[in-house]
Formats: sequence, C-alpha cells, structure tokens
Amino acid sequence: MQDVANAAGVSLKTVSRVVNNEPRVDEKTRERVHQAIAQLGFRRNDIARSLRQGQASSTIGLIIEDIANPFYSSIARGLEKVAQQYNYMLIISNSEENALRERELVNALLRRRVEGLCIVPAGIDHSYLAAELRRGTPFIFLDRPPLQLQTDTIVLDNRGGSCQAIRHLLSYGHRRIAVIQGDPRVYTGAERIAGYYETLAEHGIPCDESLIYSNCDEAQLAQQATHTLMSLPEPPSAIFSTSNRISIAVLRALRSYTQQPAFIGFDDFDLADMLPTPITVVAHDPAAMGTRAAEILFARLAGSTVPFQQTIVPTRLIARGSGELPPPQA
Amino acid sequence: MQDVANAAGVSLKTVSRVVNNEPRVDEKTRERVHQAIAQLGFRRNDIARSLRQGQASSTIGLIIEDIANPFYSSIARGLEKVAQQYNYMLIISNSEENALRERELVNALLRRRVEGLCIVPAGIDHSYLAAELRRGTPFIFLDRPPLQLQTDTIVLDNRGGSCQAIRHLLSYGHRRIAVIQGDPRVYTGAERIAGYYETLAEHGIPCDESLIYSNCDEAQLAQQATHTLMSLPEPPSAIFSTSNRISIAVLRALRSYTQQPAFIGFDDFDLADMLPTPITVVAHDPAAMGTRAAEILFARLAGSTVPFQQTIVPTRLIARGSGELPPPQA
DNA sequence: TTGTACGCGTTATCAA
DNA sequence: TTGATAACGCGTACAA
Repeated sequence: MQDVANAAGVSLKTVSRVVNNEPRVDEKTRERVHQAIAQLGFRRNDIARSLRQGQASSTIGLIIEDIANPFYSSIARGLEKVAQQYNYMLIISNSEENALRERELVNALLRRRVEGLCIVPAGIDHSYLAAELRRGTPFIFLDRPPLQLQTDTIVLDNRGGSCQAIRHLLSYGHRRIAVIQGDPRVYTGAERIAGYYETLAEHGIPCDESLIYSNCDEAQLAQQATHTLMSLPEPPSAIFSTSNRISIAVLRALRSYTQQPAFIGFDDFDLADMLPTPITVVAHDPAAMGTRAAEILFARLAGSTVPFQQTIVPTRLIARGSGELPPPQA
Repeated sequence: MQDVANAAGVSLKTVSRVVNNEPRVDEKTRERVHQAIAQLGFRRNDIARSLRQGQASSTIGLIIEDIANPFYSSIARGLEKVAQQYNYMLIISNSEENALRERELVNALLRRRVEGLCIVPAGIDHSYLAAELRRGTPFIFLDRPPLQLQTDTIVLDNRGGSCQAIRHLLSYGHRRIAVIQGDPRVYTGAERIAGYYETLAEHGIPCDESLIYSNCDEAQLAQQATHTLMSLPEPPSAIFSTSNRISIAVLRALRSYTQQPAFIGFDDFDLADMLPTPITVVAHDPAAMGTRAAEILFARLAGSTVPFQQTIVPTRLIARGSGELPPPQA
C-alpha cells in the first residue's frame, strides 16, 4: 500500500480511502491512485484488515467427517450458499470421525479466528468449547448433539423416521425384521435403533436380538451380516438398514438371493428409484440442515441472544417398492 | 497475549516463546506461562501471526462449481487430504458455473492471502491472473485448462475416453450411435464430442447430425432428447452420454422402452453396477485429480520452478452390460 | 480534501 | 534466559 502511495504521490491514508471507496476523495486523486493500483497489481490484504478491525475475519468453519460423503457435501452446499450471501468464506475440514483430529481442527480454526463453527461431532466431550462459547463464538452442532455442552443443535428426526419405517414393515405383515446398523453408541445410531425397539414394543412384538447386526459401517461387514442373516434357518422377512452406505452394501449382497426380503433404508440415495426393485427409504433434506445451521449462525453473529435451540429436521418415508414386499406365505 | 504476560509476570516475548515451543525458556517460567494461558483461555491469533511472518497464511483455496456434485466433492477430498498433511486449511467456494462469480471469488481468496489456488474454471479468459502468477502465487487448473494463461493443469483424458467408448460400441456392430451431451463449448464437452467424431471418421462411418443432442445438462432436457431419439423412424441402436448427470436422466427416460439401446456414459456413478442392466461407463479417479493438484501446488509452494505441467488423468472403460448390448437384428 | 500518529496481536532483532 | 522495541499492512481518530 505504501508503494501505491509513493507511486501516486499521495499518502497511505488516501490510498486506503480509495481502496475502500470512501467518499471525500478528489476524482483526479482517485484516478491516479487507481492507476497506481493497477500498475503495481496491488490487492488489499484482508488479513491485516481484519486484524485491525477486531474480529471480522468474515470466515466460518465447518468440520465434518468426509466431504466425499453426499450427506455431508449437501450440508456444506447449503451452508456455503448462505455464507456467500453474507460475503463469508467457508473453511471445510474433514475429521475422519476422529475425536482427536476434531479437536485439533477446532483449535486450528479458532486460531484463525473463524467467527463461528459448524460441527458434526466425532468427539464425546465438548466441554472444552465452553469457554470459547461464553466468549461469544457461536457453535452449531449438526446431525449429533454436543456432549457436556449446551449450544444450538440441528438433528434429524432419527427416532421418528425409524419408527415410521418399522411401522410400515409391520403393517405389511412382517414380524421378523432384521437391523443392520453402524455403531449404536453414535447418537444417530442410538436413536434409530431405539425407534426400532420402541415400535416393536408398542406392537407387543418380542425382539429377537440375533436379527440385529451392529458396527457394519464398512461395506464388507454389512455384506457379511446380510449373508449371515439370509442363511439363518428362519431368515428375516424384512431388513432395515440405518444408513445409506450400509443400504448399498446390503442391497449388493441381497442380489444373490432369489427370495428377496422387504427392505427399508435410512437416508435416501441417488438411483434408489431405478434399482430392479425400487428402494423404500426414510428420506430427509441434508441441504436444509446446512441452510438452517447457517441461519442460526448468522443470527448469532448479528447478536441474537435467544436461548439455544434444538432444531429437529423431519424425515419422510418414500415408498418405492422394496418396503412393500410382503413376507413369504407362512 | 499481553494479558497472559501480565498474569505470568513475564514479558510479551517470553509468552510468544512458550506458545511457539521455542527452546531456551526456563522450565519454571514456561510452567507459569502455561498456567496463565489456561486460566485466561488464551489462543494464539494466527491472523496476526501470518501478518507478521509475511505470507504464511497456511491456507489454500479451491473454486469449483458445486460441492454437492460427487465429482467435485471427491476432488475436494483428495485435495484436503494432502493439505492436512501440510497443516494447511482449505477454503472451498462454489462458482455455480458463473464466470463473474468465479472472478470475484478468486479476488476474495487472494485478498485473504491464500497461498495457492485450485480452480475448476467457468470463465473464458484467465489472463487477469497473469500478474498474480508472476508474483509467485501458484494456480492449478482442474478438469479444464485455463484460457489466455499458462499454468499447471490437470485434465482427464476426455478424448481418449470418448474414443474408447465409441470404438467399443462399434465393435459390437453399432452404426447409429446417438450422443446426448452438455454444452459443447465447454472444454470437456468439446473434447468428448471430438472423440466421437474422430472415431467415426477413423472407421469411415458417416456422421448423422440428427443423432446429436447438445445442451442437455438439465435432467429434463436430457430426458426429452432421449424420447425424441427413441421416437425416430430409425432410432439409434446405441446412446453415448457425456456426463454422469446426463447419464442418469437418460437412463430414467429409457425405462419406458422395451427395446433398449446399448448405452455408455462418461463418468462412473454409484450403483451403476446395480441397475437392471448394469451400466458400462468411462471411469476415472476424481480424488486422484485432487491429490495430484495438491502435490503440484505444494511443490510450487516449496519453491519448485519446473515448467508448467499438463497432467492427463487416464480413463478406463468398465464394461458392465449396457455397452455390450448388440444392435437389433437388421 | 488530505495527512499524521497510533494501535490491532504477533514475531524478529538485538541488547541486557 | 529474558526483555524492549520495531515492524507486518491496514483502519481509526483527529488534525491540517
């Protein structure tokens, strides 16, 4: 900037005025400064600017597990869309479902003075954020609530969606409903399996624990679980999968069987309607989670002090065929 | 930091030394400073740090069209993976295929002093980057080469992949091969359709322009094109689609026909192998494009001055069934 | 309309 | 081993 000032034969401050389009600058001076800027390829340093101005880094952070997962990339898209409207930039980091890395990323982002942070938490204790939260940095938790901390949270109606799926299967006469799930200690998993138990109990149906397979996040494990289930002396007449990745693995495994069980998966996925038997799913809107998070975040940045909110994003069952297959004749 | 210094009864510089783990600090002093830091919830301001240190913002930028598109989110993932290894943060922005917005985003990112920038360009003239490039900021162009600018570029073997697909169809006896494509003025589109023409010419097969539908990026237009093609007095015996989004729309439209044409699509997609007729595709590795871009970028940041490179990422044909359907008996 | 002096939070330099 | 001071590039307050 000093260089520009010299080149234009004016003071530093005048350059600053021109760069920021402040009024009260002579047209000729402005012109001269613009020329010097163009000639030198000068570009305002927003880092220095935000340092001077306090905390206006105009940047927010997002920590997710894996941007390559469509669920998270949709969230990111929704968030960035709103951020662009506010002229904010978005820094995205992948925690890889690692609590330690998550914490490192949070710290790295806070050191960079992001003004707010959206987190899909992998960790199990977020009390370390309490001090920062009190200082005024907004944290929005997505998909899973924080532990040991109170703040804004946006989650799916996991339990409700799960209940709806199981009720749907029951209404078609299924009584032996298997579940292939991920880690039941993770919030979403816990809620979804709870919906399963709850609905069975509601209908007075005893629960056969041998039909429940956990920790099947890896495709291979989900496929194995499917094969094991289908090889039982009395195989399940329906299968409920608790996530899109698991659904796809299960469906891949199911191809080799002639007697197809009914199937419902949590999370919608591309081409679910195009498979030989179109797949019934519990669908929801991930991008809406992102935009909702952004709305709360920017409201907080604008000074909103309403109590922390828990937003529950609705799910809906999309019946496409696989969930409406009847049980085999008894 | 001054507060910490006061609380610990030491000078500013000593706190700085402790924060940055510099040697030559007395253990007791270090301990006292750490306590003060913990008590005050102090966190180093990396913005001020990078201001002082020159240009080490440890941040890189990525401009793509839409992070919700799996092609781009895979690129982002590959890039971020490498960035994490270098302790760099990644700012992702969506240009929405808008040249003006792209330019604004580039400027906004440069003002924030990203150290390098990866761009999937939407614009048609990148000469405005020349000055910045000469100053030493590395730009890596992804998927499409820059126009009016020389810099590192990573593109797919678009033409080769296209040729391979058409040759494959020809080898199965197809002579009337339709193409449903996006905007043929976009680099990737131009290359892919060129591969089509080239291969037909190679085999001395006259090209029927009425079998080529362009600007079908919108699902609805692609479906319409498909229906029009299938309703021709002499419909094509094979269809080639130039992108995953178009492929999915075309396949959706094709469901209503009993006589299925052969089909090959550029870009692989999830569940392509699970459809009633598994889909033959020209596949490639988007994540590899991201990691490759990151490698070049960090090499440049480390001072590499080798000439600009054009990396061509290979494609490969995955025959799954749809591309091996024979033409109807003449 | 324009310029001077100072401060933002950090690190580098050099002296103690 | 520690500290005082300047400097990074910019904006604010106030003076000219």
